[in-house]
Amino acid sequence: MTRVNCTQCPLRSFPVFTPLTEAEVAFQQSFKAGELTVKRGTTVLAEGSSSPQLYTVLAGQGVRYKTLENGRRQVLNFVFPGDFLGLQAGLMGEMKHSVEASTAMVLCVFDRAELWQLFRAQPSRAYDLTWIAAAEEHFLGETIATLGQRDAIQRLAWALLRIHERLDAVGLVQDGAGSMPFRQQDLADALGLSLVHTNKTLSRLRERELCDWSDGRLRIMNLDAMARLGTTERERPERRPLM
Amino acid sequence: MTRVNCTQCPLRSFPVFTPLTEAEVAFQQSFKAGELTVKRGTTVLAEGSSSPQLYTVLAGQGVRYKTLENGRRQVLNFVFPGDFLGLQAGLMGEMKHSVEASTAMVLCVFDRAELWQLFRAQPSRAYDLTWIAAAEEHFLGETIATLGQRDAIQRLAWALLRIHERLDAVGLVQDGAGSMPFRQQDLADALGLSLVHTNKTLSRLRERELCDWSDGRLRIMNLDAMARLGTTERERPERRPLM
DNA sequence: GCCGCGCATTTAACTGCGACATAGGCGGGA
DNA sequence: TCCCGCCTATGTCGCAGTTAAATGCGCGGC
Repeated sequence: MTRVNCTQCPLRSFPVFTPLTEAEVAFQQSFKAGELTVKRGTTVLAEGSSSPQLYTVLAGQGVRYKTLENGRRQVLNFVFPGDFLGLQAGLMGEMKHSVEASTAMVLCVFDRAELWQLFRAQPSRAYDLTWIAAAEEHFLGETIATLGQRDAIQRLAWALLRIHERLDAVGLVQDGAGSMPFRQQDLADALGLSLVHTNKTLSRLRERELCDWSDGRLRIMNLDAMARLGTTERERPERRPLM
Repeated sequence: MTRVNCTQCPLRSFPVFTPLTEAEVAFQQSFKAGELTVKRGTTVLAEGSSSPQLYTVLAGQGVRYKTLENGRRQVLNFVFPGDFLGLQAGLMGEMKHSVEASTAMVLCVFDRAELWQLFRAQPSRAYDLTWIAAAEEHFLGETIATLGQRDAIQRLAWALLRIHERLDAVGLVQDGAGSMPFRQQDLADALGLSLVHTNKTLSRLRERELCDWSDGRLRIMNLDAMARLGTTERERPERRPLM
């Protein structure tokens, strides 16, 4: 299983981070952190809990989701190696969502108290964390735009592109294809579509030879056409600056 | 016009903040910040810009939105006094969305450099900012769940409840009603509905005597029934903690 | 080897919501 | 004052997407 290096814990797995000084490296090495392996299907973090632990994902994939009062499930995000989990429980009192492992996952676990200690020792880490939050917020904004304004085929193209991108980023793509960790139901719940319609739309994408994952490996066959379908941003947004 | 006190700038208008020490108060007073009033319809922050300024909303309301490649608009959030704008341009390189004033707005403007200076002087403010980001993320998650899993009448109930709540929080509600700053088009763009269908659904809410804003003042007439329609959270989320 | 379960697939009937059309109200500008 | 543009209101129709139900298929356990 491809995995992120654990010496990068707890925050070194993000590309934005500034290089560590010698003193910081020393601190890093004194940092108490354990490793945890969970099976597919395990609920890593439960909605409503106030778990005192934070996790960095070292390997495997999962989904972050909410369960609604009507029993329906909304997948908020897909979780990949390098992602950071559990912060909300410390800041907001309790978790507002759950995280479930879609494949076996390896997690780096550490105590929340350790994080505040890290911030005191390395104030620049607070900046990094803020960046992570901003990036997450940006992604959630894209999701909202996709759910609100786009039809089924565009939503799927967008989701598959993003998943492929992230698989590629952790080296899980070979010969243009990577093992697809999510079920059609996960995609349906993420995109606000029914399972049936998700399936039909995937078939359409396959017919049009845009992408394929019928063999369990996700492959983007026509990147341009997919990107045309799955892009949320305008190339040149209208600009009316503050006078 | 009801407004938040400007001495609370830039970050004092959030309830989570820890009390200020004497040194912090001194710093606060030396903080350079100007005040800006804009007319309804002004674009305060434009998508794609990298404005060096940050804003705290002192009075008025607005919408935060993205414009998509197909020309459609997705409202991400409604902006109220106390909200904080423009951080993304510093962290992500450029703004990923625009903010437009729905009513006249009063803003407290300061330079981004000042914010980093504030963080150095008062490290605990970094925690506050992280909390703000987490709260924002929580709200965006609720929005995603609403767009993905709920029908038109539930979406409208949810949005109206939230708007009423926030109007109330800044003292703009009297006798159970507050002036509604947004147009039906704004709600439609926020909820992923067409203008026409939004209008019809509002009529249904009015017929059922749940709420009303036909006279320009938003009033929730049957709070219980509205809350039943507009709640995204389960009372008791399923818990399967990590073994 | 058979059974059971999770997941993918497909067909058929029904419906919520969008597109289009039309009309009325209200306010601001010349 | 009259006009014109922006916003709200309501009806009809078609389609994208939902719900329901049944089949197939690979895989692990006994």
